Amino acid sequence: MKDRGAGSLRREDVGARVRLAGWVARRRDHGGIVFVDLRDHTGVVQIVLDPDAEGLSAEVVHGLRAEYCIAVAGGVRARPEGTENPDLATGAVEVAVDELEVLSPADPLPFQLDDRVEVDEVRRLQYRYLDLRRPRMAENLVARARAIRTMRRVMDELGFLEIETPTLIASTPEGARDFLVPSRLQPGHFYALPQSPQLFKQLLMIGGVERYYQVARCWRDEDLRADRQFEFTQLDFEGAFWDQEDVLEVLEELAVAVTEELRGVTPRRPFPRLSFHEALERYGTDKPDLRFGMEITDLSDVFAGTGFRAFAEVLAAGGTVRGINAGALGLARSGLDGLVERARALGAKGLVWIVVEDHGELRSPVAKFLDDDERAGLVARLGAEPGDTLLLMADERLLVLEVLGRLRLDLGRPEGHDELAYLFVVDYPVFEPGDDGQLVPAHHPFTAPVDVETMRRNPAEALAKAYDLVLNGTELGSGSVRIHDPAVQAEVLEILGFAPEEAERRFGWFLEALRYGTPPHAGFAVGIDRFVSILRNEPNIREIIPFPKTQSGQDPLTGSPSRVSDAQLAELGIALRPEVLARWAEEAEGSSGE
RNA sequence: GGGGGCGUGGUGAAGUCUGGAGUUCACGCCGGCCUGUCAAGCCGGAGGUCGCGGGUUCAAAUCCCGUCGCUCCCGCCA
Repeated sequence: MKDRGAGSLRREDVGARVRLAGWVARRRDHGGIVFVDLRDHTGVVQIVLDPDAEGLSAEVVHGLRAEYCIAVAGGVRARPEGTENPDLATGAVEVAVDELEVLSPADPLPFQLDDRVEVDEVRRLQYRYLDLRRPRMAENLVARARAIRTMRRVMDELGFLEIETPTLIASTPEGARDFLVPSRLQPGHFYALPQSPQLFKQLLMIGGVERYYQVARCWRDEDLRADRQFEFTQLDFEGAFWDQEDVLEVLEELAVAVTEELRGVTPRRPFPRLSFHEALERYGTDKPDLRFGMEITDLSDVFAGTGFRAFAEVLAAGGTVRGINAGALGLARSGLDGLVERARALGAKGLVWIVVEDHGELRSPVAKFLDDDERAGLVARLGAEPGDTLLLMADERLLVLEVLGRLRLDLGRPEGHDELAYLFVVDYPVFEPGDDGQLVPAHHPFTAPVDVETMRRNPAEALAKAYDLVLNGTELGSGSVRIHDPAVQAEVLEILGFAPEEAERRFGWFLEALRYGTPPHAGFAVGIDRFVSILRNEPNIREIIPFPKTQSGQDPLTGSPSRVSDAQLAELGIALRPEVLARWAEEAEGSSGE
């Protein structure tokens, strides 16, 4: 039906006879002559239709409409002098059509297929198959495929074996909420969709694979965000006889290769590294955006003897005073007070703003409480220049860091992702503070601690052999060195709070597997959707996923999730709970009433 | 579960704060004219339950209450 791609035609093709097929991207009907931009997956070329020409029907030619699917044949010719289009790769030529067949007409479209206007996303998802014809989505699909192809090439060159692991697995209560799949053959029993192939890739290490990778679909039934979908894709890999450095080495190679492929630039190696502790101290987060400074500065000593009661009380109680120099914000009073509101919404009791005036005076609601040493100290420590806005907060250390870290992002984060700042965050703690102040595990229970004894005796200080890859303030993925010693694994499970019987019941099979000569191993998983979305400068991962869900977890195109028949439920041994049926009845009532 | 933003012909926006006739702009659609355009041009036309429900008012796109949908964020995501 076609022998060339529309976007492939060049000056060298002049004189050739070609058969093309694609879609009517645009038509310019002059009455006596009709130009059509014919689009296929290779690009666009202008075709010229003369309604009076032999072999063409004037009715058909004038009847062409946007997105008609057509096939044409004709001669490639150079465009007349002065009518070349330098904005088009094929702009030097055009195709003089002498055969035209409408393969499939198109109704008027629900929205226009160019990137000029931002169409409502529900509409786009409802007609995703049309949305995919738009340049933005078409290019994103290509970019995603190229990224994955590049990853496969790198992994293959490094000697990794691509292996698939099951997607119907046993549910485990830790971590994210599982998606459950009812079993028909074992009524009342359920599979879970994997949140990651974690235990299976460790079993592959025990199985002697040594180097495994997989482009793995993962599922997590948690609330959706710009960078989170129910199902997402990871480049998952694991290596035997490995430690952390081997993993980071592979990650750098992968990240550089994919960046070169999609961006045409080569990131500098080695990637910078920050310990978890340092990242938190300087940026208030474990995934700092290093494209800008605005670091958090400790000012506790500056205010050690302060007469400003709000600060003095916090310091006396063992808290801290820290600040950021947000630079020349130029905010009016209402904007500055808005920052205080924002800080309160993030959990702060208060926030102090200070604007440095032209001659160095400090304008602030609390200026009158600060003595000369304190003024000079904070100006010097924050490197404040006239025009700068300084934001200070006093409270318990972690809260101060988190709130200032959020404000730092609000005020300093660049809009797009033109610049790329890769970062490894290493030396994660084993535990993190939970809701009620007690320690909860920060990682899955197969993560190797740096030292089991410290983990037992001083859990708050214990470090794990865990690490993250961060790009522009987004966590691209995380990994760890795994426990390969069954005795250590049993001990870690115990310290993490699993009673021996429970550990045996849940992980006994895995503990046994570790006993048959398990190589030391380590691995990682890269979130492909997030990675590509950043490289493509997209604001969310839905732009990288051909058929994503809305934030409420629905697909406006196919209508999923949907109800199923009683027969289907019966076969699975499932009955819906009364409150669900009551709710349905209520909805039916509401929709049928006038 | 909570907080913010958005919802106006097919599409995108303005109008909403400060109530006064469905008003405006661009694109698209339909018809006509037009042989060198490329976001073709010119002329004409059609197209609306201002998300939905209730309230206030002489009068509601506009104010109030509720609700639905989308989105961003918090919680959640070991």
